[in-house]
Amino acid sequence: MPQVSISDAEWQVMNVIWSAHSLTAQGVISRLDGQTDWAPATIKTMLHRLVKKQVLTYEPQGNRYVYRPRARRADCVKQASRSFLERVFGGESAPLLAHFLRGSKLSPDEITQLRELLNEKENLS
Amino acid sequence: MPQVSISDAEWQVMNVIWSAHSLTAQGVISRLDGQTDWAPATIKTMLHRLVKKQVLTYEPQGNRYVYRPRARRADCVKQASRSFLERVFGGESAPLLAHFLRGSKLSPDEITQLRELLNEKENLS
DNA sequence: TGTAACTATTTACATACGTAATCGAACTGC
DNA sequence: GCAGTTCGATTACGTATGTAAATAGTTACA
Repeated sequence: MPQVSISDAEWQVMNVIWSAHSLTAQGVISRLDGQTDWAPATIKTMLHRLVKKQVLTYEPQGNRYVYRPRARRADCVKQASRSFLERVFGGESAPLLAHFLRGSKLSPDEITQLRELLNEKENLS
Repeated sequence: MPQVSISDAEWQVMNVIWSAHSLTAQGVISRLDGQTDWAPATIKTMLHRLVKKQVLTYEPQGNRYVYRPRARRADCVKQASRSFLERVFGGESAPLLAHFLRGSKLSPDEITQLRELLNEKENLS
């Protein structure tokens, strides 16, 4: 649903909110402390922009606001992924997969899982 | 080497130049015609910006300029991929791979290739 | 040889983004 | 009750980006 795109810095904010489900501005600020060196004001600006982009909602909770995701993470991931695939790999999945596979460190379990997915793909054709 | 980042629109320009090895402005414009509906002036602006970013060079060839990649495609792909992985998947390769695998259409050959890559990964651990 | 056509360079402008300070209202401790 | 702190809201500002027009230099044809 969200047709707007989430910027680089905004993703960092959204990532902490998605994993916490809901947070006050302070919550976001303290969780980002250490990961980034943004001033609190900077983070608040991004929260506002994310609300305007309808990626977040906020409700008053007592005397402050609680921010909550409005767009699902999976949807945003899907959109960003599609656009990345298109832009950098010309829409070709196989080279993208090969590229990331080569550059990845994978546990044996993960390898098994991926092999499993490949098998499913194969059986569908 | 290129520390600057290539924007969305600029990638489209670079993609045609990388695949042609070298092109005049006209060459780029005609190749993008159909793919985009940018005015020629728009494309020239992007060529200039890409030169300033040191992603392209240009040499006079007869009476016009020929643009040629200065940054290797593979390097730009690597950089963009790393930043995407970080931003959207928190640096975790496995979920990224799973995501794109699920959403991809792959030929039997491609599946074989990917399986091969998985095997190599496995043997390295 | 002048003018049309094309090329490259310069300039333009609105929106997005990164980064933040400031302002006004509310709360809190003295 | 007043001052300092804390919040959210408003404003700021430089660079990047998408999108392109204007201008200047050059070529080529009439």
